[in-house]
Amino acid sequence: MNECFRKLDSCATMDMSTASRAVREPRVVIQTTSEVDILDDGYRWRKYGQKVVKGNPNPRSYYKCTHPGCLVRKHVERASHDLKSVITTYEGKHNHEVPAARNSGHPAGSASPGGGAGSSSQPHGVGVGGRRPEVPSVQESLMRLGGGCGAAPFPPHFGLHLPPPPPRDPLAPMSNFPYSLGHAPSPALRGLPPPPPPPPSASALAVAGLGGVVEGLKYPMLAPPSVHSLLRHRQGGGMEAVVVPKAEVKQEAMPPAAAVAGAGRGAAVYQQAMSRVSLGNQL
DNA sequence: CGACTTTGACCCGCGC
DNA sequence: GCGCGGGTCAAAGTCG
Repeated sequence: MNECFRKLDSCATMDMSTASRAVREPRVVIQTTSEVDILDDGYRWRKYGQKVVKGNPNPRSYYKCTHPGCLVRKHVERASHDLKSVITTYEGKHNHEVPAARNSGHPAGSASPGGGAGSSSQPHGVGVGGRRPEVPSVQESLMRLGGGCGAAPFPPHFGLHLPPPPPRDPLAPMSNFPYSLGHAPSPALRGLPPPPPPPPSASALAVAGLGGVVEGLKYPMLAPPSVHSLLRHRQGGGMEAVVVPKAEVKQEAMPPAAAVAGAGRGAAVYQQAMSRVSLGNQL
């Protein structure tokens, strides 16, 4: 069932503008084709809610990173028109390393030698800690990313074959998230090593540049109907405005390239998106 | 025993 | 001002 766990697309988005509810962290929407809702992105998540949203008979699940101090959240829902499409929305950035494999079925670090923050060095990152044997291990996908998918367009810091990991800190891989763009980092981040200081006008640049970033990376924006709704309700929040221009929203055809050769899965996708956001931040 | 899922209720923001 | 919908919290239950 996991064999079809191929990434359809992923879009990095950031919502640093004062959206409706509150000033949220950057957002990353990732869509994957999978029979399981949960993407093993290497982190541990705890489900804190589930709700059926309008326009989609499939319930949306809400998860929080269980790491103390980490405020990252993610929403997982299936596309109403395609039960195999799983839309995962990440909010925020992990301020910690990928938790050590809880039941490590693999040598820690094998897949992410230090740089694999999101390289999921953990089998069941999705808060299913072993309760969900059917959950596909992203690690596998990573393996494929590094090996079988040599053409995978993932940045080096995906933990695949990281060249020389930046001499930062264990959080380096994730610190590329524009957390400190418009607002101060979450309290949880305060005790952490300061991430590379963004340019003075990073926030503005990030927003303006994201769209370009995405295009630059040749990653077609995801825009299936389900995502539309997802983005739609965030109008003004920045997501749609930034990532999926209304005019583009109708595009739902996923160019084969979007599948990234089955590369995309949890961590990989997540990291990819993150990296993209990061790039946007730097542009 | 600890960690996590499930479920219902409550709260908040937005649109009409 | 009211209603709708989305998001979050908290308590209870389950599983390893």
